[in-house]
Amino acid sequence: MAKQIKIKDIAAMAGVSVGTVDRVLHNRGNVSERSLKAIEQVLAETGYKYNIHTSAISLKKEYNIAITTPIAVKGEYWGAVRDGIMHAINEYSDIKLNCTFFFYNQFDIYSCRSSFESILEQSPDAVIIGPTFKSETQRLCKELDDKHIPYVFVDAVIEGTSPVSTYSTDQYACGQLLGRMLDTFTPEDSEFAIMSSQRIGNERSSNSLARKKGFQDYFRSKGMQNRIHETSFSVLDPAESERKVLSFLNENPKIKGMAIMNSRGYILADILRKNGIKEICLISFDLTQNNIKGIKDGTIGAILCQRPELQGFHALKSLIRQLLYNQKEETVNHTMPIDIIVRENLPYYREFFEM
Amino acid sequence: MAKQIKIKDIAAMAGVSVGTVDRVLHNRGNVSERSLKAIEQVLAETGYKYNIHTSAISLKKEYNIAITTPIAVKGEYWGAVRDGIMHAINEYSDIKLNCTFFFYNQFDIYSCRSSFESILEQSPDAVIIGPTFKSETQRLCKELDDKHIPYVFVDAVIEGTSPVSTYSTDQYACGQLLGRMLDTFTPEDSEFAIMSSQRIGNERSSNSLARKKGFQDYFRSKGMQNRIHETSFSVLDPAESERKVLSFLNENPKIKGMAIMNSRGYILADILRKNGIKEICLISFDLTQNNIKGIKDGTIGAILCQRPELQGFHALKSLIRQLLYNQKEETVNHTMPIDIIVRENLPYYREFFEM
DNA sequence: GTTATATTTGTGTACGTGCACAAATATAGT
DNA sequence: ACTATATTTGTGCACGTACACAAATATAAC
Repeated sequence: MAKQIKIKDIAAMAGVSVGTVDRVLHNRGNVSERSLKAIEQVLAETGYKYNIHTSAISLKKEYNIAITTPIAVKGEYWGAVRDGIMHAINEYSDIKLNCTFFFYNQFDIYSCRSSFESILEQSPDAVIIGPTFKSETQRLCKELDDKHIPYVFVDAVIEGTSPVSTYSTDQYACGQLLGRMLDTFTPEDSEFAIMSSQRIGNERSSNSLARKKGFQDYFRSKGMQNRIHETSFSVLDPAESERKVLSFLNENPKIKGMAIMNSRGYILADILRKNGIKEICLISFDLTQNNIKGIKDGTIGAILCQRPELQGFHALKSLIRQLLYNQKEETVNHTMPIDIIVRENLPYYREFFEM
Repeated sequence: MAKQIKIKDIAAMAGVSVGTVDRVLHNRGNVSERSLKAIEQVLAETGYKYNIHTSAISLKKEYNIAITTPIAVKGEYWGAVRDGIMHAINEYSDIKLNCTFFFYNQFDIYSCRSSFESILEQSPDAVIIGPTFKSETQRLCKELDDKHIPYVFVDAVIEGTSPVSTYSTDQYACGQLLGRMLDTFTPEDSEFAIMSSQRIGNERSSNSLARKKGFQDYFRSKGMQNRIHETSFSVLDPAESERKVLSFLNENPKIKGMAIMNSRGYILADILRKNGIKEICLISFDLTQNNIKGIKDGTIGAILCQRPELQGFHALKSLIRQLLYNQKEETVNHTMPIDIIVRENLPYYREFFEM
């Protein structure tokens, strides 16, 4: 409740006019060395803070923001990220934001390339990236760096880039947590399965790999690495998958815990449900519509979530701060909480974020 | 990005001046029946939304807000609630808020009475209540209702009151979740203990009671109610408590799960640690400094949390909406998520709210 | 119908910042 | 020293809302 310092005050203290202070605050240039120094000094001393409210209403500029993520489907992971972004757009409805979504197929590198090309073509003021393909993303970021276009990451961080900030989860910790949970949820001497879902080709996301490593390391640290089995199933051929999974479980009857490193747990849940298998504890990722169903009827024991809405929300908020106020928050990695969701606390995990 | 409708537009459409529209929006009275109807009609049709930014800067009025909760200690539950409130105060630093905290001792009804009296005396514009004593709180609310002073609840809801909104957790669900967790975390045929912490007198918070009921119902629904034991220990006399707990465990050697319905789990954790008891899974509430220690060294198996910061944050935000924009959001009960925190996901549960 | 009073309505200024444009000053070229 | 040009600085209006105050209209009393 201390009295806020205004631009007018800064100007008076530095012995210049408000216009000059404004130029400094917005890096608009055309300021003499002497004025610059004086103003910066005063700014540092007083710890001036923008009045978001007034700057928002006075703002004439329209910002073009490009958002590129895997295709956002309602009720799925990237859909939730988009919801968070939309929520932020709504909250900042006074700022003229021109947001364009460039969705790509995360299993098709060409679609990713074409999205990225379109982005560079339109030359936006800032970009939100939900990355999948590493070198493609690095290439995009390099171009953005050259053009001095700021960008933020959601969901994952790509090395060798310089984003304004990133919003992601510690996937290795997710894997460890997953291991710990399966371990405690199952009887002693149980064995465990890592289920890999496959599509065409055998692309693996780096998120899945990090999770898997954490999972394996958990059991390794307990000297239980020999209790882990691994198999794969096809996302696109349910019948074939069912046969494969059942015969796998037949061959390994001691398996009581089942882990999958992505959000496809519901496919396994369908198989378990259909065949009345109840003694296996299945844990999946992401609070998607399909997985919620599994949680409700008990075919999925638990879900690990990483607050996709919050990620999207903060990503846009961070960009706005960057664009409007030049707040260079030296590339912080914001690591989101990992929520554990089971049947009993499911109803309360609605998009309760907004903070 | 649709063009926002302004007060000026409303005025033109209703055939009146902006001043009259302003009077309607702020319930300032002195408006003729005819104008009122016309304006309300237009408002309903257009779905006018305040521009928070501009209304904040133009606002001259200073709002006095009273906040009364049990004593807020840094690192404990009510400390976190206060942190959330402070966070909201900070976010709305442009609005002239005069917040006064009236802390009371939650184990002393007289201190509560005196706090409430002070509040009524200062006659604030709005109140945030973290309730403990039911009839005291009801009495306060009755007076506030008479004076048309809006109030919100955090942490718990008191029946027979009419708050603007409430931010709390479903304690019964917490208890059920606790039961489910202890059940799955322990070997078959385990028995369970409900540990009640006692102070002077035997006051029990309604939160604890609801949790306990949920806990018992979980086991009842599984036909396992006979596996629950119950005992109590003193918060104020650690040595005596230690003796009591140890002898209790001796008498009931099959106990492998231990539940406490409040945040005092760390006291039990100390006993377990000191005596090298490792086969018992202890679950407590609230992410307090003391409990965090137990989680880290494994003496506490898990903690259930109810986002106290978020509760405080939203409580104040809700009041601001009420005061500034008269948004009567018909007494919604906002039920917070119940977070499950174990060692692996602990590091990421920092006050990550801000949304 | 006239005056006094109460009620309703409209107008104008302030809030703090963004930005366009005009004014002032510095620099370079002759 | 005098233009011409480039650089730097200051001024003023706009943004949409809150609110004080003046103006207009309605109501009451005689």
